[in-house]
Amino acid sequence: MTTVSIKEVAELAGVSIATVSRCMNSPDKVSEKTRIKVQHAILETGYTPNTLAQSFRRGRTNIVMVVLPSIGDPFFTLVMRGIRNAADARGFSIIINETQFNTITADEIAAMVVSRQTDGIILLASMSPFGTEVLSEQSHRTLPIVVGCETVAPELSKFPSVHIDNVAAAKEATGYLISQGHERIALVCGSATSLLTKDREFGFRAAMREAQLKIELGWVVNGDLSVEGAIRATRSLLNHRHRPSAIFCTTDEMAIGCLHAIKSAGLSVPTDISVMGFDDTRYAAVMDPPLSTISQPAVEIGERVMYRLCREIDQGRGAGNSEKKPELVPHRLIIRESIAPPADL
Amino acid sequence: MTTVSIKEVAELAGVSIATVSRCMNSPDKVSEKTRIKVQHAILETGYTPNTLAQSFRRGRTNIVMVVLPSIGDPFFTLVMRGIRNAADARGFSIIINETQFNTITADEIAAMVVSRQTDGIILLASMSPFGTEVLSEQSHRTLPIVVGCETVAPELSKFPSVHIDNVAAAKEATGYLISQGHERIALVCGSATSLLTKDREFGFRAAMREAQLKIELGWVVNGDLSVEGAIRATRSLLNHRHRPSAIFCTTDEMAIGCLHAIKSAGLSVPTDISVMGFDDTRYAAVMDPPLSTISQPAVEIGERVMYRLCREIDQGRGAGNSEKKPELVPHRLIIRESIAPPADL
DNA sequence: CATTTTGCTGTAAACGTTTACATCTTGCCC
DNA sequence: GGGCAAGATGTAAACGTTTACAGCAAAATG
Repeated sequence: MTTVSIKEVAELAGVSIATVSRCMNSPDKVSEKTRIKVQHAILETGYTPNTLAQSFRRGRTNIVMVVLPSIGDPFFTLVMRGIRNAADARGFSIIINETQFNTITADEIAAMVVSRQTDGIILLASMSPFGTEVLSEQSHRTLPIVVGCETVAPELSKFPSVHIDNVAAAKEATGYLISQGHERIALVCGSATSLLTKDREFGFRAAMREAQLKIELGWVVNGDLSVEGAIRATRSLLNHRHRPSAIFCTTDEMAIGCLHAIKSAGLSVPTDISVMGFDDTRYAAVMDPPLSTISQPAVEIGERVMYRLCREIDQGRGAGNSEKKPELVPHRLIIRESIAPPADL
Repeated sequence: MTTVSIKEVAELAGVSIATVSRCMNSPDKVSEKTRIKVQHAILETGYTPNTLAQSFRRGRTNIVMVVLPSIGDPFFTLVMRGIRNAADARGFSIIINETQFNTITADEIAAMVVSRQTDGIILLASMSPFGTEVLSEQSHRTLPIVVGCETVAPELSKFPSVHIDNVAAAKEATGYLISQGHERIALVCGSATSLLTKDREFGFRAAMREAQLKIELGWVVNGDLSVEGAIRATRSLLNHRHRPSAIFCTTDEMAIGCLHAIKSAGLSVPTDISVMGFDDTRYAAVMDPPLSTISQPAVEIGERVMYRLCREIDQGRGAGNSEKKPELVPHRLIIRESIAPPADL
């Protein structure tokens, strides 16, 4: 049963292949009569257009690539859900490219751009700023790119982006800890090269500075975004000669590791140490104790990023005239039981 | 800067396009001299082959589709990692299709098959047996399909598969609970239409039967595979007039919800109720208490499934002569602190 | 040296679409 | 009825590769 092409439909219907093609793509350009004739022929032959040929001819694959650190992180899972929602609605498929916490290089992106397998790229992972620079020159002319979750310095980047105000959110989270009476607050965050990490760290430091609280050396621990990394980071904090009374983890995933490390050291949360997370993933509320955190509209971010990318794609590759201002979405502080005033108060 | 095609390379190198093509695909068929000439021309022009045209011409996209219930489940994340490892090694990209816990229909698969965007399909999600039947006739002739994680009745299915012995594993897990003295054991499992769920339920029932233990009505709770579903299921068990002394959850994801529901009802694990998980995801060990579970070689399953699919693809679409016997991989019972002898012992 | 073999290269067809352009039909207007 | 517009359809080129086949030169063989 060899695959049936447009030609056979044309023959059966007694028309030219052009007419068949028109029936599918612009039915208004073909007469009622022949249209139903062709319709029947299509049904009879069981014809379906060869997507490969279409992609080739149209120069469009209807595939977009999403680059992210880890699909395992429940937060990104949610963003992906949003992306997928929007993609489905627009008939796009998605290829996922996991960086496994490495910052992605311009070369790697360029390689994706060059292999024309995709119509556009969504960047949820950090690129080195240098990378961004190079890319914006080379590639954005040829392939639409939209950044999500990450803050991108607007003057640096020529890419549209969708994200929360990470600096403000981190400041708010830290501020809440301070408002509960904490003065010795540590930060467990991701790789120092990540812009997202930098922003949240910046917000943390700003809040501490404004409250005139000191950040001891070793209280800011850069790890990766994994549970295990957070366990190691927390252990080092517990052994610190100035043990913090609260730990702010810049992702819930890390907060899970943090909780575990504290509890398995025989301490209790929040009695001995308070823990703040970030992202409000589906595990946050079922942790023991339930995790205070910053909620991001993850699904919405995904949807908006994808729709934004669709706009870029539709208006022609790298038209460059689109609005590059970041789309900001709101975050929300969620108070649960993982935070209490410090014991020494 | 319009994209450069093979033609321009040919002109610059002073050869025909056929020669350029041969340089890239079968360099041994072209003389040393012209090869370096062409190499230079390629570098100079910055030529990269148009993947779309290649796919079209070769009838090969080097894309495979993975169908799974949920990328959010940490177990599938691991399987995906394995799949991706193997795919990267073989130059394949991956399109993910999430079913959101619904069983997938034959029609949906057929649609994927028909749109020739992919070279093959990996099924990690349950299909209705009927679907499998239909598919094997229609589609497997045209597009390679490999099943992972799921047990497939070998006489029913014409697809190769890679998975653990789910019946034996569930039996073993239940057996361990029994060996600890438990006699009132409940099961929290996924949708009743899922083969995987059925197998594990079957193993559970077999172990109970062999130990001559009674399964009260309402002790087997079918939900979805989500945390929330497990919370609801567990609550119903806690309110059961014969409250079980142990709960076996057929995935860790559900065990997380189960733990939460028990603890937030004011009971303690394992003192009041023991909990057994399944999958040994990265959260299992950091739960409170750490979760006893069945470990599957998830990454390996992914890799083997993908390699299997590569074999199918390479030997020509649906050659049909390939070995269809399921590849069994070993599982392992992991004992942690979530299980203790029942209080009434 | 004639013949065959070998190795390399070019020619051109093919893959299945889409689409600009040409052609043809029909009906309409003056 | 001649001319023309509008609408429907067909013709053929184009997209960028791969590859069967032909051709040709050089090397090997007798």
